[in-house]
Amino acid sequence: MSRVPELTPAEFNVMKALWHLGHATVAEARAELVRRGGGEPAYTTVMTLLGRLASKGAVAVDREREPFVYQPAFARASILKERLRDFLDDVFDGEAQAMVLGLVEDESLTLDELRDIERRVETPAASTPAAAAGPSGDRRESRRKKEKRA
Amino acid sequence: MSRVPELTPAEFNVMKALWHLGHATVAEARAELVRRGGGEPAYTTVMTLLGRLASKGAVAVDREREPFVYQPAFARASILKERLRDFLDDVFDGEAQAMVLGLVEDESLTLDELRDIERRVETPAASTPAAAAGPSGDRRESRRKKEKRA
DNA sequence: GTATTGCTACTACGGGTGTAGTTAGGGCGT
DNA sequence: ACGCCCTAACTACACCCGTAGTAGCAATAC
Repeated sequence: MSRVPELTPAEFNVMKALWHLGHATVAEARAELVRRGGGEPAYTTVMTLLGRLASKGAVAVDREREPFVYQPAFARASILKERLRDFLDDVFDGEAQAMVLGLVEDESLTLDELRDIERRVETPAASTPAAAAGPSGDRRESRRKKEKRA
Repeated sequence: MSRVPELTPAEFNVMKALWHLGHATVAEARAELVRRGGGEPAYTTVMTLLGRLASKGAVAVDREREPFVYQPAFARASILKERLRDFLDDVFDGEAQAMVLGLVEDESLTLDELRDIERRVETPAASTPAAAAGPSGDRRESRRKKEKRA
């Protein structure tokens, strides 16, 4: 059991903050959310979300400490995997190749990075030497075609 | 302009049906939805959704013919690309490599398929000879780890 | 000790979304 | 001619979600 809970967008954002912090009080979580430029949610808003997350078992609450300390109950990776699966099935009908191809066409992923993944998969060795000697200097962050994306 | 409209899940399903059919009346769209095992939505439900899609410009309506004929106003590919971008940014923080790696770990994508993509990208040649001489016989459809997925 | 502040628990509420009922017109079967 | 069925337009509505206000308490500041 212990299937990962469904998270609404707002809840997911809170989870992101928690994953980043490891654990946090309401105030700390809120601060992190603000830092990430997600506006200025009211203190109680964050609490509501943490409460909802707690009741669906997505976070664990330490009520010993005051103020309560919240902590993710699921690893980031497992949640991401789940969402990835759902997305793949829902949007790309399970056709992973089509999806990856889309990434490349979109320039979200370069050929080099693709090769790098292969290497990493072939050799269960090191963790991630970052594409090794990639020719392009700029490290990640949306190069992509043109885009305006608010 | 002409940015692709935001689609709710229910609307997206209708779009899938339309993309599959090319164009359709309410009744035809509904039949296709039923075929895809999405339950038995009421005729008027489908009409409502098509209406909403029409008003947000996602589908074009031919009111000459009676019953009206609905047709997608955007290519499937462009909508999928958009969603892929959003998903990548939202869930994987723009880290395409991490996402693809997830696919491989999840066994949604094999190493061979990965290489196949490379080949296809390198040579802007043929369209898609289906992984060429892939060793594995089963063609697509969720092999993946275990899964129960309702 | 009285006001202030920090928290938690509970309540509230407006808009979005999925789903469908109701009303009304036009063609067709008999 | 009469009633039925298909379809279109409009209305209905309950539930979810984002967002936050209010009440109640306890520790603290003065």
